[in-house]
Amino acid sequence: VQDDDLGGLRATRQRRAVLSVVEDLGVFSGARAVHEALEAGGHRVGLSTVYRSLHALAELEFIDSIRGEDGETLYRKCAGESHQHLLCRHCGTAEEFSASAVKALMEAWVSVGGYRDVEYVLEMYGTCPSCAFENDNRSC
Amino acid sequence: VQDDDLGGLRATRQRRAVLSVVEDLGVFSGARAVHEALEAGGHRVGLSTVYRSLHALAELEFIDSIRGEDGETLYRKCAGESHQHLLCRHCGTAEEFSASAVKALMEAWVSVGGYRDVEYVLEMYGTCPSCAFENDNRSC
DNA sequence: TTTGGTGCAAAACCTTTGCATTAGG
DNA sequence: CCTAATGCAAAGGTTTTGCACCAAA
Repeated sequence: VQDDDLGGLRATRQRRAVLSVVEDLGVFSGARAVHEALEAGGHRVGLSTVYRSLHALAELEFIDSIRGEDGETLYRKCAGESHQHLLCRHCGTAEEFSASAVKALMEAWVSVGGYRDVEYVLEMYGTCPSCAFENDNRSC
Repeated sequence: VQDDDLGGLRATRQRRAVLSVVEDLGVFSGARAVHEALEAGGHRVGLSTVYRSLHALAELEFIDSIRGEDGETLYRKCAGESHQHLLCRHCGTAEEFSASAVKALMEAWVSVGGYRDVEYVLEMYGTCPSCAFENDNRSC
């Protein structure tokens, strides 16, 4: 991707590298993982800059962020408006899916309760088929 | 509440105080907030004990835990099996609701994708009616 | 040139852990 | 008694921040 418009942010070498790496990684990744991937790719970017870039990019919705179970913030390039993911506990694969039913349900409930400005996050954790297969054949 | 059966855990003074405070607080609260509430109530409990108690109580599902947006782990006494909350951004009020539709949707999607052992968390953030009213009448 | 961005190291934060002491059952 | 539980302090990990320097526009 060669999207140079970062919505007001300066298109620095570091920021472009961070965005590129997040896009390439595909799976939800923490700042540390992104930093290591950058070094592995030959890019030299400070860890603080990685944090700042990820934060800024998420703020502008160039990437999507969720909280991992251990409290780490994870980022991923994400097409979507709403946040609905099915994540594999083992390999980190994240599949997106559309769940208009959830949206409808939410809106219905919200209107009954009188809530406003509602956003929602639906996260589902499971074991994907390939990981399930591996776990059946191995001890761990 | 005077539920002394902590499912295998010793009913220590500290643990009972932690559980009691979490029940009294009502809203999702972090370990630090619980600790402060304990001190305010005259109970002397170490911060580590608060963390350990909350963790243990959540493990045994005496209380429910979620991750706050800032990474803090929040706890609350919770009736429910599944994790579906509508939280007010302003006052922290959390309403529970049943969403069998979400469950059905999840199970349907899971069976199609072949995922196993799926758990899910549906969190919705909004502004509750009373807070919305206050915000309409005040500047902040 | 101007101002936002960067890098480094230190600090802030929440949370966990080692270890001697205490107290529940 | 026996062992889990506690408290303290120190360490762990992630994220933020102060400040001098650098580079995009």
